Amino acid sequence: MIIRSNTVNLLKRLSKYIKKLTKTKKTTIKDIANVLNISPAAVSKALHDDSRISDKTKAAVKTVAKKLNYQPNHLASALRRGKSNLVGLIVPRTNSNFFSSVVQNIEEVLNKKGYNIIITQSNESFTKECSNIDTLLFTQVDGIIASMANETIDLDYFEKIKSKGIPLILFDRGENDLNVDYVGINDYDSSHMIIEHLVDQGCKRIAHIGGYRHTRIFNNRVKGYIDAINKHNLPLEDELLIESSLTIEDGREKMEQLLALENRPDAVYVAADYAALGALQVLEEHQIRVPQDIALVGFGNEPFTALVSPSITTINQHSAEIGKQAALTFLERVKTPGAKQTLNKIIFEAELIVRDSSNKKG
Amino acid sequence: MIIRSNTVNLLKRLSKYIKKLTKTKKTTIKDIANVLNISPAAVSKALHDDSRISDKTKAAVKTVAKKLNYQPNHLASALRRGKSNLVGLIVPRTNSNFFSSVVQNIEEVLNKKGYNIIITQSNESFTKECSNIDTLLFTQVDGIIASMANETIDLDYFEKIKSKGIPLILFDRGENDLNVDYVGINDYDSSHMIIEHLVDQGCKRIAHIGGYRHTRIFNNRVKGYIDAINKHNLPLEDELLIESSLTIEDGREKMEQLLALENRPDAVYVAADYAALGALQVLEEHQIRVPQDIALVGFGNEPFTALVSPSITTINQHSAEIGKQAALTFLERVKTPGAKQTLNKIIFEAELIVRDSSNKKG
DNA sequence: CAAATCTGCTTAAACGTTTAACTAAATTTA
DNA sequence: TAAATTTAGTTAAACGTTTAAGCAGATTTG
Repeated sequence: MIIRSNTVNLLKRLSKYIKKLTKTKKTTIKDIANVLNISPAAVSKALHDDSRISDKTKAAVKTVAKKLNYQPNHLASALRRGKSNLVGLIVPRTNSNFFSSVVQNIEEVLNKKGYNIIITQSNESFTKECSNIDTLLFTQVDGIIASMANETIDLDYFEKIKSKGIPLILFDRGENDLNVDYVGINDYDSSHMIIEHLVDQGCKRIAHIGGYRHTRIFNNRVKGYIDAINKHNLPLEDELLIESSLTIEDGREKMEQLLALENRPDAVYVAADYAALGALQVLEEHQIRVPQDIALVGFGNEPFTALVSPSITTINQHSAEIGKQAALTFLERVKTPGAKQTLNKIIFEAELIVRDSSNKKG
Repeated sequence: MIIRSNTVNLLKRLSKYIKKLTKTKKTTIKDIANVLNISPAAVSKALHDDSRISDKTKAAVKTVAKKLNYQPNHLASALRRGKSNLVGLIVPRTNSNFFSSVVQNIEEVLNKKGYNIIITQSNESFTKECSNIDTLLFTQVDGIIASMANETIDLDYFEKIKSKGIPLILFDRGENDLNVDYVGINDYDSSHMIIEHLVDQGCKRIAHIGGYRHTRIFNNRVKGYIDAINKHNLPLEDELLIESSLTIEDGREKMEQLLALENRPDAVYVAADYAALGALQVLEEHQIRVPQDIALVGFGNEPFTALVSPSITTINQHSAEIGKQAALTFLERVKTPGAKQTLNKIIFEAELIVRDSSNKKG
């Protein structure tokens, strides 16, 4: 009968509390403690499956927690433990397939480990990037995973992250100078693969519309282009190597520039798909056959590259793997909080996807 | 000389603290208070420009704060004030131009008011959407702005947000049944505009590849289609009205289906741009002239619609305005926390962008 | 069978801010 | 010039958790 009367008592206390709670706000650990006549500390431990709490108490705590619709206060726990379980993300933009896929995979991996992510966009602007960093630090994130804006040259703001002692992981657009983890693809080799392929298709005069060389990945693509051109004893001329911002409009403009040359190229390798699309439009407008007259290769495997006609040959950047690896690298870093960050590169080999825009052999 | 010696003292205390801080972690309000020999409360008030703190003290606090590189602990302040200054976003995906633009504009408006946003993606999955809601509630967001997944029919999880008493604002994909704020465009009218335009181009047999009708916006587009067709005394036939998931593949499939008809349509209105692109591919493959043989209209004004050839006529959804308005609506709601949420629709008129795929008059 | 160990809790402090309530001194008002 | 008000702070509690330290009582060990 003792058990029976205990149960009755519990029910009474419970209903009393439920009434009270409808008037007030949220259930806290204290409420559960009061219902069960134990200390809040015991409740906290029970909820975390601490070994020093009996199974009976654990079970009781959990059922009461459910009954009272208890939701842990994330802020309080984060404050006490000194970590927020939030990871900040900074990407140039989210409406590119590459970045959104990276983000999705980072999210997937981190969610499983109890982390949530805050996504911010820099829109390729240095100023916005800086304010994003401030925002994330202010929000007490446990780490930051970032891909730099095109504009970014000054790295003081990223140093700020490092100096706070929270992990910083860079992907795609990164800087060795920062001495932090980096995840990306081999841009240098990718250029080689592209040139190799174009040579294989019989192209003899290959132009490159590249990105700004102060951004390492674009510089690496340019270096790969130069070395591969030299390797094959093809003409390496200033007029064939163009630096640009790689927007669609820029792709159009630079393509017009190439078409205006006395000695036109028979292939153009554009360092980003959107710019390649702009270039393709211009080629069509000039009724130049692609790939017969001029072959075209892009970079990034944006979905539309498979959809336009002719479909565009491009490089698959393994966004999913990059995202996963960036997340895993972060998880590795938070394991040993005090540790000094060191340069640690993880490089995936890219994959060339040959499509109609460069496939002369059909 | 008193001032002089005070300054000297301050400097001493400051340097002492700076030394200490290099060893320990972050500057807190207490550190600043110690340096200046005032109470932490005074520091807090000074930093918030409380009128009961002298200008002199305010200035002193602010300079010391800067010197010590003070960053307010967002968690502590959020815990104390009972709000996190975080707003949760749930979108089906971020790699569509519409959603990323909405997100960007929400961010812009809210950042100015001191809010940060947490973006989550549902990937059109109901399960993921539910877990996103849990995540956001767990993170103690001050409000949620969401666009529903295609799959979502059961609204219990959204009711959960409401029952927590935090503002919920829906945009684009919403449900009247929830009785919350909604921001979107007039889908019904948009269909009318499209049919009007096609009729104007001389089309007489217009098909519609629509979305799932349980999603209100797609249902509204279908209803608009039906009413407009009737209004113009055009044939309204089952075989011309197709329900689909509106992916590219689905667009291809349904277009094939339409082409297999004995009595083919002379125009197709597809309720999403990606599906319209799939349809366009199929038309090209069948060497059907667009718009001469069959005119095509999409929905959403994705960037590629202007870039493919023929460029695709589509509907501009005013993503920027929708984002801004959603954010402003949230800000309005948090002003009066206890207030019951009510149905409050803000509807923008959409804009038809006529391009080559439907322009027979050239 | 006394000492050591284990079990299952409790106590109390801490995380860094904010804020209601108080106070002492300075200033204004009647 | 005494009373009232203003100024510029201080004090202490609170937000909801977590956790180190402590402590009875039960069990094991030598």
